[in-house]
Amino acid sequence: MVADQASTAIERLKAEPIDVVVTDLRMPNCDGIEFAQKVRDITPLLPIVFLSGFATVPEIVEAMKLGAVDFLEKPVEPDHLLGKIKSVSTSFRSEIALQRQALNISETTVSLRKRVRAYEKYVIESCLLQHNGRISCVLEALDINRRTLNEKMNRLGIARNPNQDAG
Amino acid sequence: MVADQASTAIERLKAEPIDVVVTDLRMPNCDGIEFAQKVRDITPLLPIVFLSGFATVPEIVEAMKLGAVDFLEKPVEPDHLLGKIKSVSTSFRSEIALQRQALNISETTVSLRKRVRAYEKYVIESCLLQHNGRISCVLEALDINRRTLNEKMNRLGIARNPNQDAG
DNA sequence: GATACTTAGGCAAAAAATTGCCTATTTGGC
DNA sequence: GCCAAATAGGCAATTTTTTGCCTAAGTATC
Repeated sequence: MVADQASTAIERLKAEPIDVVVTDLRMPNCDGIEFAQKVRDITPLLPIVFLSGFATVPEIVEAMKLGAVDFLEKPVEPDHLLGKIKSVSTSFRSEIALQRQALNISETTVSLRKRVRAYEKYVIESCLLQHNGRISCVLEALDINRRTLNEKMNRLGIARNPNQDAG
Repeated sequence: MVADQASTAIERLKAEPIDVVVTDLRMPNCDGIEFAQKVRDITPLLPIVFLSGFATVPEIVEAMKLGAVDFLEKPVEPDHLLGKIKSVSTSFRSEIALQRQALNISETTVSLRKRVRAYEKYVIESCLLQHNGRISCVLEALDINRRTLNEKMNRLGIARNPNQDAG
C-alpha cells in the first residue's frame, strides 16, 4: 500500500492490518517524526523504517526512540529496501502473534510459566511452518535434541502437520 | 566514577552498581559500539549515553539499537550533560527497545534454549521495570514462587535495581 | 533499640526436563 | 518384498529446575 499523504496513511493504518511503515524523514506536508508518533499512537509495535538523505543526529535519535527498526540513507537501492521490508515484516508477524498470545491470556494474571510456554510453542510452530513440517530442519534450526523436541511437542500440544506443500 | 579505559570500565561495571554509562563513540583503544555491546552483556538495561562529534548514520542507528538512551553531539555543555545524566538515571527506559531486544533474536538462527531464556529474561525485566523493582509485585504479577524467581534472576543474570524512583 | 516488612540464599527433597539407547512405524524407491 | 530415511516413543540415567524450610541482612517505623 502506498499513501502519498501522511493523513491518508494514518487513516488506512486504522482500517487495515499493515506489516511495516516506510517513511521519509522529511516530507512536504508533514514531519516524518510527527508522522511516526501518530503511527505509534495507533500501533505501538509496528515497525517503521525511515529513509533520509539529510538527517541530523537528533532526528535520528528521536526516530530510533520512537522504535524505528532501521534508518536507511538515501539513495536506497530498491533491492536493499525490499529485503529490509521483507525481513522486518516477517519478524513483526512474530511479534504480533506473540502479542496476541499475550493478550489472550492477559485477562487474568499471566503467569511467567504460561507466557514462556506460549512463546516456546510459538517458536516451534513457526519454525515448523517455515520448514514445511520437516522435523529434521527444525531440529537443526533450533539446535535441539530430537527427543527433546518430541517431548516438547507432546507437552505443548503441537500438532504434526504431515506436510504442507512443496512450494 | 570515571574510567579512562574501556576494560577498566567493564571491570568496574561488574564490581559496582552503576546508574548510567556515558561513552564516546570513538575512543583511542576501543570502538564505542563494541564497548556498549560489552556493557549490554553485563547489564541489559543500563542506560548508555553516547557522545560524538562525527557519527555516521549507521553508527547512530547501531548505538540506538543497543539501547542507547541518547546521543549527544560534541561539543557538549557540561550542564546539559549533567542534566541528561540526571534525567536518564532516574527515568526513561524505552519499553519498545526492550521488547525489540528480546524479540530481535528471531532474525538469525538461535537455539530454542537461548530464545526462551531471552524471552524469560525480558518478561521478568520488564515486569520488574513496570513495578519499580518491587520484587513482591513481580511475584504476584507473574504468579511465581519467590525462590523460583530468585533462582531465575541469578541464572539469567538479572540485576536487582534497588529502586528507580518514587515517581 | 525493638519490631515489622522485604528480600536473599543455603540446603535438600521433589518434580520436571533432557537425552542416549533401542525399537517400531511409515513412506518411498528398487 | 527389502532397504533406507524419517519420525515416534518406551525406558532409564542424568541434569536442571522448582520449592519448602530455615536463617540472615537491610530498611523503615515506632
